[in-house]
Amino acid sequence: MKDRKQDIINAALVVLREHGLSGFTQPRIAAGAAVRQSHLTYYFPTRVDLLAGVARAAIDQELAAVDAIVGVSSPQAAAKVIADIAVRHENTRVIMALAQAADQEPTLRELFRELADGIILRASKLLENLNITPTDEHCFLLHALSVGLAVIDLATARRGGQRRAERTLGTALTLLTKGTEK
Amino acid sequence: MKDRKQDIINAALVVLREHGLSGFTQPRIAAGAAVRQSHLTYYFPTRVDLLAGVARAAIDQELAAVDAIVGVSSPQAAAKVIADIAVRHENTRVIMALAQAADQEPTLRELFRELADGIILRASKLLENLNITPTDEHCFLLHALSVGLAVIDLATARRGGQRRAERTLGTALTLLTKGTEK
DNA sequence: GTCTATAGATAGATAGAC
DNA sequence: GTCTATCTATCTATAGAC
Repeated sequence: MKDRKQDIINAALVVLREHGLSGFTQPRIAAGAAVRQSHLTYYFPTRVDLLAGVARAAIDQELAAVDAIVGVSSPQAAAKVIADIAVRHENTRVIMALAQAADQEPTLRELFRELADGIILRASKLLENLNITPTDEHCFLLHALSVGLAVIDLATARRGGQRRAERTLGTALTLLTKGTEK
Repeated sequence: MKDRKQDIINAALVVLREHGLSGFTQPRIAAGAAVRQSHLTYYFPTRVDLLAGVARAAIDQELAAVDAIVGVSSPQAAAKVIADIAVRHENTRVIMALAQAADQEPTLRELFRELADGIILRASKLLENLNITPTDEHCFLLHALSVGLAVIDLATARRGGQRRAERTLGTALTLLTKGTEK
């Protein structure tokens, strides 16, 4: 017994990972889920419904990926783990797709906020592990920096992007450490 | 005497600012430029050609906006100027559109790199003005942080975004200052 | 050289068959 | 309740008129 709805969502997630929001079309998703396009509209009456369903799944998946930072206790290790996530272009495409969707559809904005809050929470835990005072600014800084690194790496696709991101994150975490101890 | 080509590029820029890459369609652009859709294909045979033309103009425009940081000499003032740019959603949509286009069309990647390099150059000048050693990491950090702040603000659309971005940038610039003087 | 009518492809949504 | 044939809208590209 198959769960069609889940099949569709999984296929839609793959599409977001590979093609971003502009490639998020019913025909492509239907092909991936091995159902007919018109079949999608039974489970998800409109495109936005489908987008909301897949956003829910994408957020859970992204937060699970970010959970890799739990238990990290040195700035160097943290920089490496975050950089690894940031240069994974499939992740970045999903994030950008969610951001655009939130921008276009006010309905979906709450979902993106949930993602952002989840990341801030995890950033807070990480900073605690590193003995850095996890103020709002520090957490937000780390989040924004990671997002920016991911977007720039996706677009420039330069060699050594992973190392560059890692070094930049290392610099930031070192500065945060120094700034805290005084 | 009108310069049709320029009219079209201007209209296309407006579309990118308001709708992003997914809204970048020939009919919409043609309407904005007050010409027929099929007319566009005379000046720009394919969609990618048009995208390349408008990317060129968008980059010049974005770099001109970033030039607002020239002459700024205090961290607080710099934080404010950068935050002002970051929360201007029209700018962010253009940046994201260029990033996506670069991701999808290898042809356009070089254009995005040019934008990134231009921003890094300006970041370097800013840091010099602030008496912060403008290392590669510092410049890249500032760039990535700004991009991340912009994307997050676009997607969450939370109140007080401007102040939050400003505070975060202020924190970062303060840390950079402290980290440099030792 | 400049512009347009029209074709060809692909998207999303509906009404209705099983 | 599950699935499909089909319709309408919209997008890009071409061939050809002026």
